[in-house]
Amino acid sequence: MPTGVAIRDVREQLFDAAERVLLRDGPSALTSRAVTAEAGCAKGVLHRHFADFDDFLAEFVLDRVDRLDPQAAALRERAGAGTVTGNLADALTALFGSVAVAIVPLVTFRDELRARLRRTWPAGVPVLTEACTMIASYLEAERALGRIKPEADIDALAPTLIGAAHLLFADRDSTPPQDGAVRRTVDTVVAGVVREPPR
Amino acid sequence: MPTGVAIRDVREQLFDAAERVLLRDGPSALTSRAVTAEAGCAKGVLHRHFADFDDFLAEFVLDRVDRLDPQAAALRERAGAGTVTGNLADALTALFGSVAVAIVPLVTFRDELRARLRRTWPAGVPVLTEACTMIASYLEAERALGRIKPEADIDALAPTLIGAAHLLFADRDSTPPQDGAVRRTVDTVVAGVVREPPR
DNA sequence: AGGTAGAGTGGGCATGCGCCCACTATGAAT
DNA sequence: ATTCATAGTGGGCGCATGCCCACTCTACCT
Repeated sequence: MPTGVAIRDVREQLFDAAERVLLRDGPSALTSRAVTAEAGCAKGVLHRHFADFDDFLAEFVLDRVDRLDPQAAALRERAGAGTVTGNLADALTALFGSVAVAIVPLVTFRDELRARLRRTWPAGVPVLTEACTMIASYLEAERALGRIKPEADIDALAPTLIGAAHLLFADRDSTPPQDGAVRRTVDTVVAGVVREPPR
Repeated sequence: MPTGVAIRDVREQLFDAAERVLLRDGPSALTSRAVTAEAGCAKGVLHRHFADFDDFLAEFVLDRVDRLDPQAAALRERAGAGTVTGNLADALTALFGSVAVAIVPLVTFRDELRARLRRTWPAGVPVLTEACTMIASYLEAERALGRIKPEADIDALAPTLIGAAHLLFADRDSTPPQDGAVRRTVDTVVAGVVREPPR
């Protein structure tokens, strides 16, 4: 019998496999069979560790969202260190390759998954804006430093950025890839909230 | 035999049924069976008028996008009439209940549909930003009137708004509904590009 | 050494999907 | 009145998915 720790390892491996499938093949390819095949195990494993597939997805989303907190803390620290406002756009741009962005269309489509996530977040809003907490936290720190207009609605700005990121993600297989699109989108929104325009 | 016009009527009825299903039950419920059931006809009808279901969806999207053009023209006309800038946010807010917004997650998930739409729009970008043309057209008119900062990146702003709208649409079944969220989102972005803040 | 509990395996089921196709109904042409 | 092209019908197929479950394997305990 493997150690009790191994159980958590299996879950982590399944989460990692799900992330690979999601980023490589898109949200429509994220099936239970695809995940177990990617993890290199039998399909029954998933059902042993999770009540059902939507339960697995819900925990997968929660796990990934938890990982965002340290990133948000790091961003807050950078802001506290007195980084210039120009880096606001840099930091936000870096987030757009995040799994949190790829999760959005997944939650959009799977009604049962969305319903279960709502039990965790009854408010409803963060269910589809997993990265909002991180971004909002960072923006608050920036505003505390006086770099962002006091009247800027951060709670509205964060989902705006995530939504835009989702749209760009959905168009990921376009030819040619939209290299500067992410940067331009961020710059456009950021330019509206910074106190002194970077240019 | 019905007249030749009736054929177009059937297509329109199927499109309308698809729109109802999409807005009522969400993108995951938009199946060929659901569409024909909503239209009150047999499932085989769809296959007679369209090569396959993805072909139907592609034409459905194109049909809905075509309908956006008159709306864009109306917006342009309003801008030409010298409507004040404050109405920019009003006009954009009104768009967020549009079918174009509901189409976004549909195209995100259905890979084959996205591939076929790309044949129509090889540039790739407008495939997932059906309402972008309308919004961008309107924004251009506003800029021509000097109401928008000359340096504002309209091509980046339009998808930002659509993406945010999509996010809010995906959270449509949240309790309680986010009444002011759309308005706040629009205001936040608009505040960044208008020359004189409305307040 | 034998027994046992728990992790892992994979065949197979029900379900829902898009699609095919034999069939019927309808209305125009002769 | 008969013929016939065409729209419409719906049973059923193949396929993929999530899930169930009998089975095997392996590590630990007595």
